[in-house]
Amino acid sequence: MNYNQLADLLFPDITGNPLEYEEIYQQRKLPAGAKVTRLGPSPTGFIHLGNLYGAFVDERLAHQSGGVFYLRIEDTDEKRQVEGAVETIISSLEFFGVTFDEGAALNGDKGDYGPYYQSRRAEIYQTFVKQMVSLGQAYPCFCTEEELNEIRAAQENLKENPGYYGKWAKHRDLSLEEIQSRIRSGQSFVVRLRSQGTHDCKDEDIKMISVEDGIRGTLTIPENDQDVVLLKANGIPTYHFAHVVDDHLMRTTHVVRGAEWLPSLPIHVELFHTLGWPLPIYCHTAQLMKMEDGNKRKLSKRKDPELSLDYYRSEGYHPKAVREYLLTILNSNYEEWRMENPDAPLESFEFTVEKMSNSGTLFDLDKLNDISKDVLVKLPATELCQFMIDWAKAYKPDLVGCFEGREDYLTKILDLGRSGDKPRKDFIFARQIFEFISYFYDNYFKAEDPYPENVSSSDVKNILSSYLKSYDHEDDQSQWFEKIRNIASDNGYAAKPKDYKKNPELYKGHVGDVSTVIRIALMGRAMSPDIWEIQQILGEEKTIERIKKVL
RNA sequence: GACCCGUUGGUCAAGUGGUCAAGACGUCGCCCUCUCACGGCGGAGUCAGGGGUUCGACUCCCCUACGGGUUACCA
Repeated sequence: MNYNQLADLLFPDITGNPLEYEEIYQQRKLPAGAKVTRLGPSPTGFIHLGNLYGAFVDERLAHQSGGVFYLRIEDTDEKRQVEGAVETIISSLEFFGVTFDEGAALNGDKGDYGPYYQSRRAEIYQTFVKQMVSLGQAYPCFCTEEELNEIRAAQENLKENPGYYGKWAKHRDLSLEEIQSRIRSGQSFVVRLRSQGTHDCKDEDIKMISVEDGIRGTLTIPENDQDVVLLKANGIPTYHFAHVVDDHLMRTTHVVRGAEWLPSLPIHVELFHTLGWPLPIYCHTAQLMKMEDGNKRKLSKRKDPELSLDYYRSEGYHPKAVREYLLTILNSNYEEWRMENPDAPLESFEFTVEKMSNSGTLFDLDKLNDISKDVLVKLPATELCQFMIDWAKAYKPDLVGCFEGREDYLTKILDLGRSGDKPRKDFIFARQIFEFISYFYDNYFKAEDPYPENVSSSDVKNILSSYLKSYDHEDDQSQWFEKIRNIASDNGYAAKPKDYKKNPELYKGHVGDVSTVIRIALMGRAMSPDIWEIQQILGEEKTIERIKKVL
């Protein structure tokens, strides 16, 4: 067999020399230890927390080492393309603080290692495939889907491993003449790797290979023996081939990807070996899991819309909170570090792959919420105010009118009770925050809670009218509360809860009930931050107006 | 089915032969307190099972169980 002839027959239009690409895509000039990572999403238009989780690893590794993080769009599966997906990916990741130095971008590709869309790299892949064919490392396969199905069925019958390999690889040794005639008759073909792996042997004779995984340590896995498809019939490569060619030419040093790729690692190792290229360092991350019917399950695009990044964005989770949460589950020593360095920027934490867990992590909303509270309490109120406005513009336009032009008001509301040694931690995400403060806005103010059962409706009136009578907006907090105590005792309620606890039979209730009545009149709810402070923000006019309305 | 990865409380986890097995979230109780938060204190709760190796195993080896993943001209 003359392989050069075969190569020209299969790729008459490809005239380039693979070595030229080595020239074009030079080794990167980076400081020692700098890592080059990449995110390679397929543009299916959906990106979830799990993707962010992985992207964050890439981003940290590259940026904390002075390296490069780039975006490569893996659009080799034309069936799954979705319009606008790339924009969604870029903007969602950017929102959550993951930014690229290079690669696909909203205003065109950026960088010297492109193109960064795999669909635009067909000629590159074909050049390398042609070389492999000319060296006898790859060959055309004309099998139809039916033939492939037959092979599989036969393998199942014989209980042999499924796949295209060894004696099952029907077209592995087709003659040049046969190939010529098939091509002449217009048959389409794929190009397969001629695997050098051993097969048709006893289990104990299977060769094992060792790969150092950044996260998992030494992996010992059986070598590949599958004649995998390199180039599909449409001339576009499979993931396997595109990954190897791209990550080599783009000079990726660390391939971070989910553990679902572990089983195909032997394929990639053989390809790198066949092409004579050094292996990047693989980092197979554990996946984010979800609990379903009592079992853990990998996050799925289809099944878990509530885990899409857009969901968190629309709920109004602050990007810092999400990043903080992801880092705590990504690196086991992060939480400890954070406790020691409460105010340090997250970037100053030294992220390491060694500290990554390698078993699947369950997404924990409680934990996210808790972290979010701590993150938001540290955010200056003006910043939080702007965040609320931005969120409203995107997801709750009817609120924009309440917020914009009244930033001072909103800022005061958001800052309520947040100063001092023990600041309140009421805020989790924008939607919840607004719910929490909605009574400050007349349009959203409503009576939600009933008055306490131990307070009669005539007492409610009495309490509120004495409150109104004694009300002085200039009172300071203690003067104000002194009056509440007086109203309590005047109406038969204990001025101090302890008195009531000692002799409950002497009173109808205690001062807490009185303030609850006022709280409900003013806020519509039995639970809220400090009444006096709220009144100061609300203003004298509105305070009096709301009390009057109830009377 | 085969192959691969994994298994410490409800969740995230520290731990690399000798610990009363950290810590965080959640949960429960108490304290603080005009409600709610915040904060403080305390409780319950874990090494999947079985064999080895060892003076001694959460830690090392083997088996089993369970969970996850892969098995495409998807990525």
